[in-house]
Amino acid sequence: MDKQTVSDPTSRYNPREAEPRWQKAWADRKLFETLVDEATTRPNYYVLEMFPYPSGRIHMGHVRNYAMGDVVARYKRAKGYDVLHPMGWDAFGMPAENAAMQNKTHPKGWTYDNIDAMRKQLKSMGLSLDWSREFATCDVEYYAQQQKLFLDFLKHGLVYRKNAKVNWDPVDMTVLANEQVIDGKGWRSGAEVEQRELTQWFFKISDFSEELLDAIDTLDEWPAKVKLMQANWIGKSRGLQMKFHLTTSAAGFDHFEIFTTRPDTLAGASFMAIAPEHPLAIALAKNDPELAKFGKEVRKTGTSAEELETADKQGYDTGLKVLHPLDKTKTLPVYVANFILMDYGTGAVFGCPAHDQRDHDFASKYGLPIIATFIPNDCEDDPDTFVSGEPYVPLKSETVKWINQPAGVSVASGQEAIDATIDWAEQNGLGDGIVQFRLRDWGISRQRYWGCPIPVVHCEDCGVVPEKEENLPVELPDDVTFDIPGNPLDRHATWRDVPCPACGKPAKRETDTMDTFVDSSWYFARFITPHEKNPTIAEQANRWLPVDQYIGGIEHAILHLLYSRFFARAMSIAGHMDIKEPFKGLFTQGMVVHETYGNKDMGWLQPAELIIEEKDGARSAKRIDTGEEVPIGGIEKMSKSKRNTVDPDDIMQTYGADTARWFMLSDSPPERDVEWTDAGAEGAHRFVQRVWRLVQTWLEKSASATLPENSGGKALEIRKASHKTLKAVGEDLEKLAFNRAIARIYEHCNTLSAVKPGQADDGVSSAMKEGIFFLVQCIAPMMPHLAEECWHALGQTSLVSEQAWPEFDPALATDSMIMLPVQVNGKKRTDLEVQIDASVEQIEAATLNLDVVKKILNGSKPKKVIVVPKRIVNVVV
RNA sequence: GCGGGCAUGGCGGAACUGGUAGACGCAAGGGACUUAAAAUCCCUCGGCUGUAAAGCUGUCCGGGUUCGAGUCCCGGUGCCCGCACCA
Repeated sequence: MDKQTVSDPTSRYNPREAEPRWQKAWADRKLFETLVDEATTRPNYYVLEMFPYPSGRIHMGHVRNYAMGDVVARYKRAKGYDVLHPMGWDAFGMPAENAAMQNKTHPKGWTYDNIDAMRKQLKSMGLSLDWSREFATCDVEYYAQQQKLFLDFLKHGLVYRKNAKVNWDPVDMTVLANEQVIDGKGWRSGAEVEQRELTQWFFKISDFSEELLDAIDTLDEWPAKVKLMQANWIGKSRGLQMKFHLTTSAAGFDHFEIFTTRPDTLAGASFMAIAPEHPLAIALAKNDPELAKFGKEVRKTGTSAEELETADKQGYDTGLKVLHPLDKTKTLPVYVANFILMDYGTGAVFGCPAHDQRDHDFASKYGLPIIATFIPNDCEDDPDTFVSGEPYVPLKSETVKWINQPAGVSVASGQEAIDATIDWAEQNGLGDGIVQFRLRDWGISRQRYWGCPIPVVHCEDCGVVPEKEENLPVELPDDVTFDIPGNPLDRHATWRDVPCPACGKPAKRETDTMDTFVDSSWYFARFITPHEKNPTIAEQANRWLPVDQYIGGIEHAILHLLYSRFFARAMSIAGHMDIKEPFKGLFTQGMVVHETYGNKDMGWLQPAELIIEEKDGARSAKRIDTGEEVPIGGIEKMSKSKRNTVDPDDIMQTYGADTARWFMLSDSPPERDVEWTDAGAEGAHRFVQRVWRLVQTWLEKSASATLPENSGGKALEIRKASHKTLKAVGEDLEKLAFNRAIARIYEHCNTLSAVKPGQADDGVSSAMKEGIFFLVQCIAPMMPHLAEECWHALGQTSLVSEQAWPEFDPALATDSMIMLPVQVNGKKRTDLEVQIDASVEQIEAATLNLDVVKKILNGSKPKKVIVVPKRIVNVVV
């Protein structure tokens, strides 16, 4: 055989050479650019991965996320859809400002440099993205549209201003997010953080609480977990709002209102507690310096989970009393207490120590009575002594009895008691059954430079005035510095000082910018018409939205997704589209994890700094530079702090993008974490070369082979395997079960590899040709470069990326004869080969005729024979 | 505290609505080719008994339902996640 004319099956596929070549071929043909405004007869499909923050380098998590999205995009394209698959950059945010402070760079330059670097990396992954739609949220063209949306929302009453507490760092003169406050101190300055009240902008997401909650039921392509998290976050609870009357008026109050979800425990009330910010507490504090001091102290304690856990229940007795609503001869003391939140309910509660842990803690500390309203059915003890230990919190249990209920009210137990008390309170004019939501309005003001400016002007005469639309965009000034603490916009006089849009007098711009979550709440809509002079074109948005498949991390399960759901509604109200749910299908992928090396004391080492050896089953890690042995730690999420990262660039240089993509998809179910191992990556690369070798091996035979026709024997066997694979892979890809699809492809490749070309007759050659074509098309969504290279080698002049997904032949994808397992008393004894459509009677007769069965029966009759067609036979003796 | 999830070989994981447990991959062991290595190919691979044929046992633990349970029900253990002074 002449080696010049026939490919050498031992030659290796070179991804470094081939991958850029195919990327260029796709780009040259604009294969992935979608014409959204061109109505075709083909159905459309919008697949989107959560866009990245331009930190500077992509990480393996990105590779996994985008590999998944790309498989969906490429598969759907092959299935005949017009696919929209865009990419952009979530580019505003604090890291750019931090970098500016540290490195004396400008946030803008830093961000765009990072985008350039990451775009290059993403392009080397060979993703089928429509790059003509790319934008960054820090592009003026983007945030100009966002400012329009803000003004529209303002017009429709979806935005308002109110005072709100913020964490204020007095040294950096900046507002801190909760997670930037560590032990009550600023993460950067270390200064004691103060609680400050600032007037800030809010989106009225709470107007949509009920709707956002109810509509969760319609999201049937979302993970149940995410839906539950959202429902909990919105936090609907029904309860009683009710008045408690003071025995004597004080500071202008003769009563105040409380909210409770447990009105059934009303009889157990032993004290009242109000928040330090409650209007009554504030009014009383004016003439009570002790109380004022108490309020100030309380404000100092942090809001982190740990602090709250350890924080003592503290109260200040106001000396006031209220009348007990069930027993007018009794009064209850009124405390100001540190564990009452002003922004939930009414900021006031009655305390029932018998049935609530916090109230119990509080009552124990201040020596208040503990009175039960529920006791177990079988409890014969005195109810007063019953609850002296731990609070007892029955609700839905049927094993409790209700005691001390309001006069004339009687029910069995549980929820009924709550409803009955609410009815009773309503009938007696004491209160109302109401619904409370946990969801608060969304504060979007950030005292930062690197964000979308809020387009309003503050005028001494006119107040807050929206900027005129023709004056948009309110562009961020470039000439700012970060050497002085605080927001540079505050001290940028030429930018800040502008005439009032209403009266023309000197006024000042709002210097706050928007929360970056605003930027990411509508980018999916902008991708449809990214260059328009309006935020959207409603007609096109309606045609392409909702996003058919959205893929990203679980960390965005609540805020980003909830804000986006709100934005879709708000944008619908403002006429920008008519879609309420932005994401039809949601998939949350697992993390990429890796072993760690080192520990807290010696520090952490990167995998690339070590040699990992395995001897007698024991693994050890040694430093390359010093030879020192380093302990191998747990498997954790890849992170800079643990230094257990693997750079996608290195992997793509060594093995190619296809290998990285394949490995990220193959090893674990996509929703679960996947561990990066070098051995796993090598295994994936071995498969790349195996496919290539298989194609090379059959080049000559398949070139002359015709299309497979009706055949038998070996050829039929191969064809059946091919069509079964095609069917299974298609089904798995529809379900995003990438790991299972890959297992099927491995199986198929094993089947094909077992056939040796030397013995192949014409029938087998053509069956192999079909099998190899199917194989190449099946791998194409995951390993598009290798697929193109094989496709080309097989003599195709077209690109595999523009091929339709092959159809399987149902007749070949199913067997006519099947092996039924035969059990005796539920234990497998043998197999029985039958026609797939054999009747129950036929199968039963054949089973009883089997030697194994006959031997066990030994002439006697079986008690029962269970035949499940196509599944199993079970003989019960 | 409240809410949710998961548990299968040495490892990652398959097993559709109850129907052959361990597909596929990784690791490991043995062998072939090679001067040698890499690459590749072949074999073994849950545990126990057995030369073998075969048999027993086995999906976190204890019960139950069923002809049949990894899958369903009850009780427990362990791990993971979300929310959290939300009244």
